[in-house]
Amino acid sequence: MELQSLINYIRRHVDLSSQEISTLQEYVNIRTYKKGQYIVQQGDICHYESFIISGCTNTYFIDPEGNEHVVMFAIEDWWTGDLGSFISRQPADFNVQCLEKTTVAQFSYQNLQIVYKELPKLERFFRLIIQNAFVASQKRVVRNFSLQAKERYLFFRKQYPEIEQRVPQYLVASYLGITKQFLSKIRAELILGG
Amino acid sequence: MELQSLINYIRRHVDLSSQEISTLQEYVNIRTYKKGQYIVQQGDICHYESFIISGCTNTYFIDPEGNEHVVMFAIEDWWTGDLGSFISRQPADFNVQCLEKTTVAQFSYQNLQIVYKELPKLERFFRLIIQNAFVASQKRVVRNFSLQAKERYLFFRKQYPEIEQRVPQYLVASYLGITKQFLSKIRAELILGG
DNA sequence: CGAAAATTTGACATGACTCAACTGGAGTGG
DNA sequence: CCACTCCAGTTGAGTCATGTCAAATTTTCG
Repeated sequence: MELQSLINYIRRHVDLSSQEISTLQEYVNIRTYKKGQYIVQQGDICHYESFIISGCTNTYFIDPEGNEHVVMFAIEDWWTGDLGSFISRQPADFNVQCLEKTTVAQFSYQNLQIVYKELPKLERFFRLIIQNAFVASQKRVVRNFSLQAKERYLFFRKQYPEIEQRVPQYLVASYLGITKQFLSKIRAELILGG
Repeated sequence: MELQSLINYIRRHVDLSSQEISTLQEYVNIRTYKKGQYIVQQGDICHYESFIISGCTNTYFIDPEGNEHVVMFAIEDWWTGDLGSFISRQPADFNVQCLEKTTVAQFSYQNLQIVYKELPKLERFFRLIIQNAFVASQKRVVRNFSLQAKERYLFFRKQYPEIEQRVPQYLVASYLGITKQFLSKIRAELILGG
């Protein structure tokens, strides 16, 4: 059923017996959000880490001047939420909004603590996941400094072709750290230049 | 002795019996680098995760155009190395160079795998550490997009006053993603403007 | 002290932003 | 089926933040 994609995903990182899977199931909830709904809102405490079974989300924040900045997108088989808020139990910096109807598998903070106790393997699993996320984030910092806007766009398009299809262009611009107008100009130039 | 700072650090995150500490000690090596020496070089495989007991390091990379970009600094009680290379056993993207004489406690890849087996608590410990590192990295992405160079510099100065004292200004500029000339102008303006 | 490294300063160039107007669908309702 | 609106995307003129290059100055350190 719906949890299958999460189970497959976990099994790519650690072994799980069917015994362990049924334990796990007790602590996960499936939930579906409509397009436009929020999984987390900036200022609230983020109560869940969410694994996307289907759909697409946009993580963004509003800075003190009122400008919106896209932090990341997430689609099937990605995790989403505000991890900083989730682990510290402090108000979230980010909004997580569904760009499509989105079904997720959620761990609440309490349940996740129980899962760590009962299934220590998952401690390892989450370490591996977060390790990868950290490395990816660090590489993004590096790209943002060493590449120009046009190159960042080309990288994004190549790395996440599916996401580019599914999210509006002005959000892609924000993710890249540029204005929607400038992205439009970059695209015009790319079409002309080949 | 020298390992004490690492032990204290770990104990801030998980409990360790003296039994466990002596197990741990078998798998850690202390090593001292001179100023200017490299702990990792771009293109090599990063064999160690290093905890800094004393000293200061600069993590940077050279992009295809030959420009250097500082990724991070690290001082006492921080971890350093190229985690992406360490976990994937692939060539490092980064150089880690000592800006001062630097003493570190190192885990080799093999030893760390053993430690995870023998002391599952450390699986948890490293998950917590990396979680924090990931959250910090994500926030840095956000700052880089929402703040101007001058504001990023002021944030850096406030957040890491000690690091600013210890590393040359041109490396700070690179860390902030600006040229050394422009940082110099920002500083001139700050001094005049109060 | 002298040489090399780090920092500052100035003139000019450019990548990216702002603002404002315009284009072109995708509904929506009369 | 047309007129209207709304939203995403495009385009252009002017501006600003930051970069480049080159030279002068200061600091560091053998």
